[in-house]
Amino acid sequence: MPRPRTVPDDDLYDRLAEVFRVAGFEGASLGALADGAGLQRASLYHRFPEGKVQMAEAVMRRVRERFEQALEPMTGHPDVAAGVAESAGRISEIYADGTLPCVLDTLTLSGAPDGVRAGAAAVTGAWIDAMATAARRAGASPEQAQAAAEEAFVRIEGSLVLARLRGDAGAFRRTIAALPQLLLGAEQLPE
Amino acid sequence: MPRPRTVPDDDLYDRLAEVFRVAGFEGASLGALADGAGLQRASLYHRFPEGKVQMAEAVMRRVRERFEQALEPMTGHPDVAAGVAESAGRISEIYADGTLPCVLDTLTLSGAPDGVRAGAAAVTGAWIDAMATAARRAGASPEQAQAAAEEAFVRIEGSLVLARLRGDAGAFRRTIAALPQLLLGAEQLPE
DNA sequence: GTCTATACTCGGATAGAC
DNA sequence: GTCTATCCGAGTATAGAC
Repeated sequence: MPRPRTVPDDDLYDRLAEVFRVAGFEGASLGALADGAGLQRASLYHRFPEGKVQMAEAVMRRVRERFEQALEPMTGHPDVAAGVAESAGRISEIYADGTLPCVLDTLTLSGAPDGVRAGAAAVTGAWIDAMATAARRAGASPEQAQAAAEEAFVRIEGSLVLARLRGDAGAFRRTIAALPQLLLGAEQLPE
Repeated sequence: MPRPRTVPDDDLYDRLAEVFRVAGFEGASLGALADGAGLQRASLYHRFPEGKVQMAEAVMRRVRERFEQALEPMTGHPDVAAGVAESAGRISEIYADGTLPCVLDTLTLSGAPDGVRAGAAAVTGAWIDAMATAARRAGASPEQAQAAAEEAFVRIEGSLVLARLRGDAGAFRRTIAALPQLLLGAEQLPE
């Protein structure tokens, strides 16, 4: 029977994600990752024998999991509007109300291993698909729903960049607040 | 009389920007910067005695200059619509039609010196101001113009992230194509 | 499973020849 | 102004004790 880990896997992945998301792959040093995890560097290598690449891949899998949890109400809640509102709130939490950069953006810059890039692309696809599903449930055509979902993704990512550049998360908060209107009013958009 | 430089300053800054924008500040190694510039590392230190920080600051000043040139038609062209269309094309060129990340995004991650962050904030402000000016010239109220300009910025930055994640610049191209409608039709948007 | 100690590589920066 | 050669610290990774 294995000895209990002092830091559970999911917590560890979340802590590492905090470092990767603000620093990118190459910018995240082992020292910074160890500090963030609350472990020594050598202890990280025990958990991730393949080193930083494996850490980033684990982080990306955990990110996908967190998004799946955040997006579940959007596709599963019986009341679509309530589900979208609930998911919008959970997405806002992931980004600490707009004060943290998106790991999909920052962890895919130069130096990122292919596996991490592929993982980020998969999260992006799953996220957009979930938003498109919500738009469809609200009555949009497949094309309208896909367009609205992509626009929502674009606005969230863009407003996070603006928030960081300005040191003011207002743009992000407005985007989150507008999410229900954007997805649920999709059938009113021109194709 | 100083000996002519083999690489003119502006060209050098542009080449360094190519490296910084895909790698971020910490991710851009001196070796990569030297390769991109076509110089040895020591030669870079002759141009930039204060090292990488000074390089990034020079790059940011050059970026501002390039945006000012790109945005000039938007504020200065007698025909606003023609000016916005021309500027949209020049912006698209800066991003190589959506295939290159935004240096404002990537060069402001963790590790970026304060001077670089301030420079990026200044470029952001100037860019949004120019777009707001165009919207005002087309008849929008100050509030409508500001909102439309911020939305345009958000969509450009967000679509660049999506383009990179997908390996498909379609979203960016659509955003650029929609820029005139977004800015010139601003008076039709709700506040 | 985590730690201290250590080997080794790479990145940032400088000296001095041409 | 650019180059080769070099120093030094930081970063990645491993060995082995507890």
